[in-house]
Amino acid sequence: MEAERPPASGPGCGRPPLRTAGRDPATAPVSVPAPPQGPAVEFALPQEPEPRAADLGAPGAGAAGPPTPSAHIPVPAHRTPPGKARLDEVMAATALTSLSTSPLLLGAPGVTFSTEPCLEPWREAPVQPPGSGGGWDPASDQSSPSTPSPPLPPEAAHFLFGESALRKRKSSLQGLFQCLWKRCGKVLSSASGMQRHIRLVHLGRQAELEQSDGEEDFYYTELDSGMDSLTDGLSGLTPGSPTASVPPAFPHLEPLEPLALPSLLRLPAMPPPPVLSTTSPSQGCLAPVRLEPQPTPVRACVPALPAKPSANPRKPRGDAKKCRKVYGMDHRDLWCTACRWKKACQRFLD
DNA sequence: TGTGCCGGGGG
DNA sequence: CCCCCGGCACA
Repeated sequence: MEAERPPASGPGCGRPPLRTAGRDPATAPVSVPAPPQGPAVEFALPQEPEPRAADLGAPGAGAAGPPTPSAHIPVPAHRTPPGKARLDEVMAATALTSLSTSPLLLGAPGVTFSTEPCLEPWREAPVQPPGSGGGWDPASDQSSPSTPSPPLPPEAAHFLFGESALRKRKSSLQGLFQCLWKRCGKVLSSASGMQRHIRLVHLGRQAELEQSDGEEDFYYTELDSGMDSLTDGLSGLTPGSPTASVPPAFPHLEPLEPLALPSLLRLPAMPPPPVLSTTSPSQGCLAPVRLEPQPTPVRACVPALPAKPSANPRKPRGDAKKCRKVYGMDHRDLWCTACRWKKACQRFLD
C-alpha cells in the first residue's frame, strides 16, 4: 500500500490524490500516478453505462448496435440479435461443458468469475512492482497478465442465457411447450416439435433441420416446469388473471421489449467492481450465479419496473457498496463521477 | 453517525 | 453543460 505513488517523475504537485484540482478532465481520474492506470479505472468497467446515453438510448439503438451480419431474419424485433445469440450460446455451451466436466477448473479465466469469489485473479494485480508505475489495483484488471480470455467478460450475462436454455432443453421431456412468438402462442407437446415450428414458421429456416443452434429456445417456453418462472413473474403484474394464461402476455411483448433491455443491461453491471476485491472479497461471487435470467422473451414482459406505481419516489437505497465505501474518502478521485457529485452512483448500481 | 443521493446553486 | 454542496432519508 505504501508503495503507492511511486517517485512519479511527474510534477510533484499536491501529494494528496484527493480532488486533484479537477481542472484537467483528461487526467482527472489519473491523478498523479502512472498514465496507464488512470484510464484503467474507468475502462475496467466497460459494462458500466458511463454515458447515460447507453442507459436510455440502448433500447432504441441497442438493437442496431451490433451490425448483425446475417441479419435478415424477422427476428430483429427482439432484443437478441440472432447472430449474436447464436454465438453466445455456442460459447456458453462450451463453457458449460468444461465447467460440468471439472467445476474446479477455475483456471479458465473467462469462466472464473462465475464461481467462487472470483476475485482472486483480480487482486493478484497489486503484485505488480512499483516499477510498472501502478501502485493501486485498478490498473491490474486491465493488464491481468494470465488472462488470454476471449472477449467474454461483458458477455457474461449471456452465459446464463445459454445455460438456462440448455437446462430447459434438458428438462423438456415432459409438459407442453408454447411458442412465445408475438402473436403465435402455439402450443405443442414436444420440444423438438416446437423447435421445428419456430425454425420453420418464425425463423424461416428449413435446410438445417438437424443442426439446431438452439436459437429456437429463446422463442418458446415449457409450460409445465417453465410455468413457475412464468407465473412467478406474471403474478407480479397480472393479479387479475387467474389462469395466467400465457397468451395475454404476447401482445405486450413488443411494447415491453425495450423495458427488458435496461434490466438486462444491469446484470453485467453487477460483476464490474473488480476493484472491489480490495474490500469485500466474499461478495462478488453471488452476482453471476443468482442472475439466471430466463431467456424466454416472456421474462422480458415482467420487468417489474412499471409494476411499482407509487411508493416513495426515493429509491430504497442500494445495498451495494458504492464508490465511497469501496475506494474510501481518500481516493475520491477514483470514484465515479456521479459519486463525486453526490449523485446516484453509476458504477455500482444496485 | 455514516452513507447515498436529491435538489438546487454557481461557473 | 460541468462541478459542487446542503440537507434529507436511511442504515
